[in-house]
Amino acid sequence: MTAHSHTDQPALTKNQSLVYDALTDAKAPLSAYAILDGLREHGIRAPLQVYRALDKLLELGLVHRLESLNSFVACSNSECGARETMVFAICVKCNKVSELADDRLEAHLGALAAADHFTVHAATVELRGICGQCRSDA
Amino acid sequence: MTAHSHTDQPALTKNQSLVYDALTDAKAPLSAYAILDGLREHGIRAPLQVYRALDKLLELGLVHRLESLNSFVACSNSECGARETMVFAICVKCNKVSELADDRLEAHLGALAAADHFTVHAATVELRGICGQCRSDA
DNA sequence: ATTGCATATGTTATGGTGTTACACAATAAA
DNA sequence: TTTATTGTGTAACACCATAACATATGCAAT
Repeated sequence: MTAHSHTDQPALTKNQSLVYDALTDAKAPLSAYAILDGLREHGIRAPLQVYRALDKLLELGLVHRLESLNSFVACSNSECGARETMVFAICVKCNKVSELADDRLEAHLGALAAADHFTVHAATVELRGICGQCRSDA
Repeated sequence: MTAHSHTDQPALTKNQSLVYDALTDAKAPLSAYAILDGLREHGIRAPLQVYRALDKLLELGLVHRLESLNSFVACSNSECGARETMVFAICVKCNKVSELADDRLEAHLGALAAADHFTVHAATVELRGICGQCRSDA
């Protein structure tokens, strides 16, 4: 496993910037097609333009994919670059996502897997529940 | 959160049994459409027949969905019914999946979320890596 | 400057995943 | 036996993602 870092980024291309800005402006995860719809007036016309930009942004660690939603979020945790495994807490009420870091979780998962003779390369950890704000409102 | 139990099951209907048997016979996760293709000669003709059976089997806890693969597996861990959070270790080489249980993981994730004032209802934990058998073979 | 290469872009078409809407059948309960 | 619930069948559709091919752009190394 190799921790990436998104310090010292290469400049983003036009399409990459459009997609990245769409995600950073959004208050919740966006699907590729939602991004597409939001960028039509900026000249983005086809899914592939979005998916290619997303591929690059994922590779740079600027964006994460939420498997359980088939959607994408801009990275919001400065510690992300230093860790392998991030946890995404997805509020089922307001759809906001918190990106949580924990030093021990990766070790915990690694040990659990090792007991089954399994070597972990990557982990997907997505929590569904209620965020603090929505709990207060209720 | 409510732990389910799949002891004392209601009898499965024909379509539910067909889908469940397809998954228990498979050595790796199957997509809904792969199940569909495998059951055409048994009279299953449309995606919805598969998805409806899967919905019921998921509700009964007999089957799990792997979000990162858009696929489904038969439950293979007897402790599953007693726990909220299972871990799926997916071998990228042979595609086999181990379903792992760990008492402390749920608490660990709950505490991590609670520090962010988030209340967990459900968790998706999927590991990608190499299983013991494939590691030995290499 | 020109060649060569890697990367990014644009477009069309296609394939994989999942649901909506509607009609009908089987089962179980009152 | 009426009613309610659950399961089934079919068609059409919507959403997610990639393949194939052509073109363009940036950046070396000569």
